[in-house]
Amino acid sequence: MTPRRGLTSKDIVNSAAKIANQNGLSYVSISVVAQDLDIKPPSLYNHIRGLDELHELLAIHSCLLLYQKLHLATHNQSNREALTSFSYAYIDFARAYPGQYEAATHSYDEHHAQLKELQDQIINLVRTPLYELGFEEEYTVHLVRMLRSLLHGFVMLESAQGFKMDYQINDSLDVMIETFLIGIQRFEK
Amino acid sequence: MTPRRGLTSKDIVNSAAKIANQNGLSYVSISVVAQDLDIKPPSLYNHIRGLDELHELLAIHSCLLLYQKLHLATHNQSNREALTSFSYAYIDFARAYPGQYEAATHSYDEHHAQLKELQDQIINLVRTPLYELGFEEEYTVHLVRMLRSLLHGFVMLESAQGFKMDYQINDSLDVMIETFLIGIQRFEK
DNA sequence: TGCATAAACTAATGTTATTAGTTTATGCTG
DNA sequence: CAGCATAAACTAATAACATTAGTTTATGCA
Repeated sequence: MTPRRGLTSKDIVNSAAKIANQNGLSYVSISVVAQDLDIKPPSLYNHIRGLDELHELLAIHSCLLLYQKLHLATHNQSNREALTSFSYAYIDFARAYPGQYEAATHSYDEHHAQLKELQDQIINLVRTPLYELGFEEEYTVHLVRMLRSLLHGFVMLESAQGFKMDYQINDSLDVMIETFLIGIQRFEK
Repeated sequence: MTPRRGLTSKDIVNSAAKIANQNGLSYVSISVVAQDLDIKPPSLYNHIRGLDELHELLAIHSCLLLYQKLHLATHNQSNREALTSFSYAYIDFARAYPGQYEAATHSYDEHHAQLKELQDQIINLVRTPLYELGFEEEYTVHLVRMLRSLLHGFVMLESAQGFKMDYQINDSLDVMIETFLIGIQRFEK
């Protein structure tokens, strides 16, 4: 009964992001976002097509943020430094914005070309320095996959509390990245 | 209206596993499992406490199967062979039983001691050969985490179709495992 | 000043999990 | 062999969710 003008789709995505980061992506629902914005659930449909689109918008927004952080971290670095910086920035992002990390990496059945494009751009930030280290194109593909697996797996297991905290978790991260870099030296041209 | 005697909780878990492997863990619901077993949804409550318990039972069942496969794969192998065999068997399992892999690795807020215990046993299959290769205890912890991250990340990304199929995905797996083994040589005693 | 419209609302439908209470076939027991 | 307790099915009902349809109202422009 009180139409207001201020509410933009940016507000909606921000609310979704807040909820996702606080409680997990699965808590992002029409009803919870509506409650957070102080409107009734059906009112959201004036702005978005439905829950699927809400998740999609959050995914795009989160990919953009992730790209921005990773670009900043790898900008103007040597190839080897770029790999390290990328890795730590990637983990930092997942820790700082866990729900948005989930959204950015979740697989969407019918994701836009836009979302695919964004995810490709993120990967290219690490493909370029690897390629320039002198690996063959095919090996570069494998090593990109390895680094992605390593980082994504680390995030998943850490967020699932899959590691006991006996030994410092950050030391494990250091060892992982160091071991990866040592392991690939062998294949450098 | 037709009480039958045959339905066991094993049947229910098998149904849940079938559905999970076919369509994904998120498709395992009271209503879908009931439909698969040809009973009405409330009838399931004669056998299980609810959806949470169903997921829990599936998780335990899946961990047992995973442990069995990995134990078989690493049994009577040299330390180095055990690491390789473990890795390939792990990936094989995730490909053959994707829904059960999800169930086995999903994080449950209040999982039993039993579930934790099972997951620990799985990890010990790779902790032992690493430790016996002569690493310090602390390094062993880091390397166990690294291998878990690598394998889990690979599964996640592959199941999300995160890899383009330009280059053979199995070659990537070979390179990953090989690179890991080379990377850790440096720290062996 | 008035009107078109954006953006809120209420009401209603369908799906899901779950609880309560009812019925009936099975299998043991006297 | 009859009967009875019970396991295991059922129907009915409630609550949470997404979604659609149709209604109302304040805003901002003409």
